[in-house]
Amino acid sequence: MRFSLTTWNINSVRLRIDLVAKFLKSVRPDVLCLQETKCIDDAFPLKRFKRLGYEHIALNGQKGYHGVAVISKLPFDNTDIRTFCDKIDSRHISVSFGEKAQLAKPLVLHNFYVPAGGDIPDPALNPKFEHKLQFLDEMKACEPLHPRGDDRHILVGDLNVAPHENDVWSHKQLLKVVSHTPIECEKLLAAQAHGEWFDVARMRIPMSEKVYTWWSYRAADWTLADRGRRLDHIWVSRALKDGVSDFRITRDARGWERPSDHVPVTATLEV
DNA sequence: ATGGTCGCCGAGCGA
Repeated sequence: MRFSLTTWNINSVRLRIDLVAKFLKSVRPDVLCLQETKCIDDAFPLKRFKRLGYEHIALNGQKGYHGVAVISKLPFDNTDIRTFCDKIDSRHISVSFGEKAQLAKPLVLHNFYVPAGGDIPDPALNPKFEHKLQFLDEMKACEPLHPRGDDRHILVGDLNVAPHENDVWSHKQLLKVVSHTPIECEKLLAAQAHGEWFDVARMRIPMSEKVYTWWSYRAADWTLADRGRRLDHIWVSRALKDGVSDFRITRDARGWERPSDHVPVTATLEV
């Protein structure tokens, strides 16, 4: 079965529900994973998604901050929520598709919102950066995030790290900027390698090519300097990697009215 | 140029 999914840090799902609807009407992924929904579950715009044909929704929201959601045309068999760093932050939700979605073999999907980490790239001075590093270590150690054998697992989200040189507009100028410091890049890549995950973007786009999914709000004209970073990721397990048929970044979405600072990232694969 | 802009809510924090 051909399966498509999108990850998008929406930076308030209620404020940008019309943009989400516009995206879903045009791209129609089977599953949409959102981060930074910024609302409690009771305030989530369920009906709008259901009208758009996305009837299966798994939520892990909290008031004002963070929040992740999986919005799907296909029914789930199970959903799960994990916590990290002994905090109750809503930064993870996973769903599994199986019999209800008429899949012969299960498909597990993890949706993450990794802590941004504040401004100062020193864990001794900045507790938010310390939290980010610990979160990445816990992701690496987390047993359910280690697909084995022919497990069909996908991990997506705003991982808040641009791990490779061409995942940022200037490797040199961002070496001391949180999101591209060596320590967090190493930790993210260690989690990726330890789980035997494959980075779909870099399977499809050469390492020599610049790739971004986020542009700061603080630039006068985001297109002019094009100072982006690749913070949003789609990883797949070994069993899925050869079935990937498409990968796209909806860069245009950064120029929509009242946009998120992140754009949708979509992969299509055989499952 | 060491700022700048967002969204949460209703001041200041987090990104």
